[in-house]
Formats: sequence, C-alpha cells, structure tokens
Amino acid sequence: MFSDATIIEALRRKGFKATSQRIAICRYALNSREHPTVQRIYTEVKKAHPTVSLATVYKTLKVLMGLHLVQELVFTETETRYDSNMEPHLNVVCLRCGKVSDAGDQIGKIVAKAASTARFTVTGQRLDLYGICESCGKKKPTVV
Amino acid sequence: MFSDATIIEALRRKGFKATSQRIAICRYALNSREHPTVQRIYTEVKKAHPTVSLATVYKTLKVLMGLHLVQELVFTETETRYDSNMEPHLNVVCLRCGKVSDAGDQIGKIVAKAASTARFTVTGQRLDLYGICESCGKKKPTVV
DNA sequence: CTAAGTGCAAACACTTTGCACTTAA
DNA sequence: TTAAGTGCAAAGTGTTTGCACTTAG
Repeated sequence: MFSDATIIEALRRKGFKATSQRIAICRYALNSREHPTVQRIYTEVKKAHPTVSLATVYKTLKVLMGLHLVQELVFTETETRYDSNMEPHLNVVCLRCGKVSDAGDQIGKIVAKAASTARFTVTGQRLDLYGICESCGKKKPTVV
Repeated sequence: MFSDATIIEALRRKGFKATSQRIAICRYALNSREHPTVQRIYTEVKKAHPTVSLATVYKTLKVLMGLHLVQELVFTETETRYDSNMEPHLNVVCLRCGKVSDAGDQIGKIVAKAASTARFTVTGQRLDLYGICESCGKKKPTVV
C-alpha cells in the first residue's frame, strides 16, 4: 500500500514534480491489485480530475516504469496492463474473461538460478500463464 | 526441426491450404531459434518469394498461433517476436541488444503446480526475464 | 520566477481489413 | 471448379509527440 506521502516523496527524490494528476495516477496504479489498463486508470482518475488527458496517464506510467515501480504487460489481443507487483510471481491470465491474477511467488529461486546459469543480470521479469480460469471453465465448456 | 512435409501435413489436416508462401513462412518461423520478428520473417521469406506481402506474413502467423505452433512475445519498446518453443521455458531478454534466448526448462513442474493450485487450465505461457546479457554487461558498464 | 508538467490534436508505428486477382485441391 | 489465400493500399488502434498554457518548488 502506497500512501500519498510515499508517492510524493518518491517522485521528488528522483526530481519529478508531484502534481495532483500524477499523484492520483500513481495512487491508483500502485495500489490496484487488478493489473489495470491505461483506460481503466484514465477513467478512475477522471473522477477526481475531469480534465486529465490520456497523454498524461501514459507519461506518468512511463515515469513509474523508470522508477521500477510498475511493469508493463503488453498483449496483442487485449490492452496493455500495468502490474505494481515487482516481485517474481506468475500472472495467471484468463483468455476468456481477461482477468489477471497473481500466483506462485515461490518462483524467485528458479529465476535466480536460471539467471546465474545464463550469466544474466535480471532487472525485471514477466511470467504469464495463459488459459481458462475456474469460473470461466464452469460457465461455458466450449472451445479454448 | 519441422520438415516441409510436416508443415504441409499440419496445415492440411486443419483445413488450410499449403501455399508456397505459407510453407516458406512456416519453415522459417518454426525452425528459427532466434525468436524472429515479423520484419525478420518477411525479409527472409522475400528472398525466395519477392512478391510476398507483410499482410500474408501476419495472416500466416495468426494461423500458426491458432494451431498452437508459435507464441507471440509482444513488447512495447521493440517489435513483437514469435517463439516456436511451446514447452514451458524462460525467455532471457537482453534490454541492450534485444537478443532473446531460452533458459530454465525445468520450470514445467512449478508452472503445473501453480496452475493446479489456482484451479486454472493452462494453454500457454510466457516466462520472460529482462536484463543485461553477459556480453552487453562487459561492453558498456553504464546505466540500466 | 522558471523549469517541468499538462492537455489538446496531430503524428506514428504496427497491425488488420477490404477487395480483385490467383491458386491449391 | 471454387473456396481459400495473396498482395496491395487503405483503414484501424493504441501510443507518442509538439507546443502553448499552467503550475510546483
């Protein structure tokens, strides 16, 4: 959980101004556990800042990526999502309802081992499982 | 290694026509170990089929995805790449030179365990590690 | 006060689509 | 023979950029 104070402090320390739009965007992107899309963040932030633009949301997310506070999950079929869980973990992505949840956080050791074998310095990771979640599997026993 | 005969057979079994362009695209996409981009495949196929279009490459890659023979690796910063290794494995992605290599194929068990815990039916996965590869790390000990 | 950030609209890059022509089966 | 596929160019889509205005520090 990131408080506004923490957000402001983190931005300022890196030389970024803590504007009210930025704080609102960060607050939502960093505290949401649902891997929100840009549109979702935009819609949410618009409630308190009706004039905010999509461009500002995009720019702020780039700032957060630079600060290594969020990670992008780009998909072809669906919109890009943003994940503020920076620990090694598996994203479980349902191809039917689009929901993204977290799982398997004991994966850190395997990642570390593979990286050292490959003599590779890891700065980030994206570990996705695609398939059908339990509730979708029940609902419609059809294709994929 | 996919022979032309195997490719033709796989296409026909699913009701797709085995055109010469398609065979060439499949041959390259399925046998290349370098996780090629669309442009790369296009350039390569153009050598034997100078009139081939980008649209055909895109369409054929969608067919291959439908057949679960390749997987898309979408990135923001760089072009989408295609991976014909469908077994659970880690993609080691260098952020400096863009090279993508494979590692850690003992990851299958962890994936299976996490999926069963989440009661999730896995149909595909994307397990990427981002960072700096050994040779890039030596070359330029700077940012990132 | 002034460098950084905002918000609009225009520009981009990659991908998809519509359609007449071609071709595998 | 004919449904499926090709290749072009045009249309989309999500994202980025240029620039005058605004604002945090």
